[in-house]
Amino acid sequence: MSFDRPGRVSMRMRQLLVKTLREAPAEAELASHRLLLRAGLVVPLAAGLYCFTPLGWRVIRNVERIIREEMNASGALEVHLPALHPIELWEQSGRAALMGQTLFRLTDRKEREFALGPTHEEVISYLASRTIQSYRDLPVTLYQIQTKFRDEPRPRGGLIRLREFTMKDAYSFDTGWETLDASYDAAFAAYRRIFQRAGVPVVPVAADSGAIGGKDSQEFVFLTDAGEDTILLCPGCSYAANAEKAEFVPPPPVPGEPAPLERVHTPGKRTIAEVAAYLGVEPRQTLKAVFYRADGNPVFVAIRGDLEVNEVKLKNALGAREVEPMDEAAVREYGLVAGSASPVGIEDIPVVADTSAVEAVNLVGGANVPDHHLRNVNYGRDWNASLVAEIALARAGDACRACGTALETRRGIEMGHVFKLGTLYAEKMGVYYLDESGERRPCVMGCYGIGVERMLAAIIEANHDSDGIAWPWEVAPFDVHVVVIGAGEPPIATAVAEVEAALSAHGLEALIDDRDDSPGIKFKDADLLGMPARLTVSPRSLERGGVELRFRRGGETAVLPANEAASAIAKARTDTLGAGPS
RNA sequence: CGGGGUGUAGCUCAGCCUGGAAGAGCGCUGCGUUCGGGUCGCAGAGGCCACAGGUUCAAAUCCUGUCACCCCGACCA
Repeated sequence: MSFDRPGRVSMRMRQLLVKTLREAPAEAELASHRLLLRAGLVVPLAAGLYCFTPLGWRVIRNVERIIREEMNASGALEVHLPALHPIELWEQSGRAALMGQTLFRLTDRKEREFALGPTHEEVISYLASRTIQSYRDLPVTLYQIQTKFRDEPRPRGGLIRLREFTMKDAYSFDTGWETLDASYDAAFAAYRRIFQRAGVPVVPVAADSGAIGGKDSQEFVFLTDAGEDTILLCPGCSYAANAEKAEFVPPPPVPGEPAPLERVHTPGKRTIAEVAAYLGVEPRQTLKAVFYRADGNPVFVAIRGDLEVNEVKLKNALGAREVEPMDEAAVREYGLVAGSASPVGIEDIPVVADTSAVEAVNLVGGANVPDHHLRNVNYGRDWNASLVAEIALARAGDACRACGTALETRRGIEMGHVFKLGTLYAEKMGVYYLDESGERRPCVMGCYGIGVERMLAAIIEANHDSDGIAWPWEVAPFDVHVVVIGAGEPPIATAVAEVEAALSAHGLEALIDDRDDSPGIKFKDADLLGMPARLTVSPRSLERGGVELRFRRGGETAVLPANEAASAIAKARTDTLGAGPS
């Protein structure tokens, strides 16, 4: 029936080093992490490093196959770049310092410095600069599936955050922003198909474009409580953004006419909640002071008391590379009165104000004197800021900027990222082309990434039950799990050979459990390992005229002749896949 | 980097408080048994009790330090 999958064969379980565990190691908490270990797909080596077993690697290869097919279908060209990078490339782009300790560094025998690539914008730019010369070469999208190295401060969640991992990274090169939109849209569409085929439900969300600059940036997020990112979703207009990027309207201020400034004694009251309660006002009627360092320089941030600072928005507003909370020693050094600080009278340190603090009237703020606060603090009259910007963190219940509906928050895992880079890298790394008029111009770039191992984790998170994994067809290590009961008896051996031939003829691959174990163990392992279809060959099934067919996701069991069973599996597979690869 | 937790057999864990011969279940090997949802029996193999130092006649156990791993946070192109 389906002969489009050449070279597919069955494998014997006892030769495949499939070692399932009845219990998962105690440290594994996520369902995907536990099942990866229990099913024997991976073996941990060190924090953020995993070995893949033959079974686990087959899934990885399937995910990569889907990615290749869809990237190729979108017109992208596969390349391969070194993982070992001369450090000069990273200094040229300025990211050697930006990446900080995340960058793995090493030195060769001649004392030349290298980095293990955490990503490949620099190297792809190098390749592009040597190959792209004319507008006639554009547009072009290059991609690779390659190992990345990142010295993460905290690897976590099994395959969710690794220190060495595989990424499909793609980079588009265009003559201008208009055609970049087309390249970006093509990558976006390919990503949708990839995640759909792999069985990972994702939502595209607006993301921060970070210090690199650039324009649009979207993440494909798999919504799950196991996620490490916070996503804001609008039930009204389907606006979706991650917490760093999310735009919103904070609760309105309490209206009023400016009243005279008044100093009050607030003994021992330091937090917003304490001060507000003591003075009988709402938190949104207070002014909160937070101290940061931006690229080493002190920054005084003023924001309404009921809101929190979004450090990414603050960083972007300042145009800073790095923003971090000021440590206590520095707070003392600058003479700031933690607990009673306010921008009133602050002169030595630049003040950044959130719009919320500027628009509200008669706020309660610190007096910059211990145990004292000020009533009726008003912007413009009592204090000023060197920069006013929206730097507040969106929270559940805040109003959607677009439609006013209350936003909801969910946790999610970033599965992929598409990003309009612009000309920044092209200029720094020298990726230029000659346009029709012979003028030298920088390429407009986009970049697009998917984490392969993370896909495996997400596939399991999204496709499992209490018995184990339930692989989607396209990524399953095998199509069929053949449970052999009573192996060793000649009629059974004959039947198994018949089943193998029938499956092979239908282009199906099978994992044949030929182990000398009890039926109970085999059925439990079949559920745990999660192949989409299961065939049982036993004396009982032969008596009933064939082999027993059952699908992992439930449904009725049926006893059929081997050939009909194989045919039914092939049909189920095709029906589920629909039109198949695009 | 801050907070919390855990390191004893391949896995899950007991033993530590109160120092005195290293244990159980699962898994693994062999023999037998059983054969449709983690059979049963017998016999085995397997441990530098994370590492280092200290206290003690004696340390898995008490003390100090280090390392590793996990969780929360910070961080995360």
